[in-house]
Amino acid sequence: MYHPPEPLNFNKLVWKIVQQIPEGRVSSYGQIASMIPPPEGVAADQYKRLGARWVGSAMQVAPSGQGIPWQRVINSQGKISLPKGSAGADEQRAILEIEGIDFDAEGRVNFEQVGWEGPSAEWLCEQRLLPPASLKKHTSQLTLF
DNA sequence: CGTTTGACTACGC
DNA sequence: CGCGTAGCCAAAC
Repeated sequence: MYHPPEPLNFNKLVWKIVQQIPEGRVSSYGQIASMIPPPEGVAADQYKRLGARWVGSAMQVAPSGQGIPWQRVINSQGKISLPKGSAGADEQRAILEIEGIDFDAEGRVNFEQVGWEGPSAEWLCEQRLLPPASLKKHTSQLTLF
């Protein structure tokens, strides 16, 4: 029941959250950042913009072969953030299309259609990102931090 | 070790 | 709709 006080740095938490994104759905850097408490000393309004960049850094160094669906994280504009024309960008789009994600003529996805709603309250509670009491109030569509 | 850079984003023009 | 800017974590120099 009690998790060891394992040092949970920003990157590891990002990877854990990304692992929760189901196939056929995508999330954005900023959205993922909003699921993580701002580091102490970082103002909330600043974190909203800074966090997204940190999530991007986390994805860049994400370990491969551990089931982290890195391809399901795109930017807030609904577009792939890897350099256009790069091998990585082409690969990301190809994988997403195989997973059933559609891109429009401008290379954007429809968040309202394939956007991930976020992790379940139960999962957040297990990760100690949400007090157990919150489970009684909410069942989905949580507003975090 | 300091410095720089970045898979970002909201905001003001 | 496009462009410039600030932000202060992590990794790479």
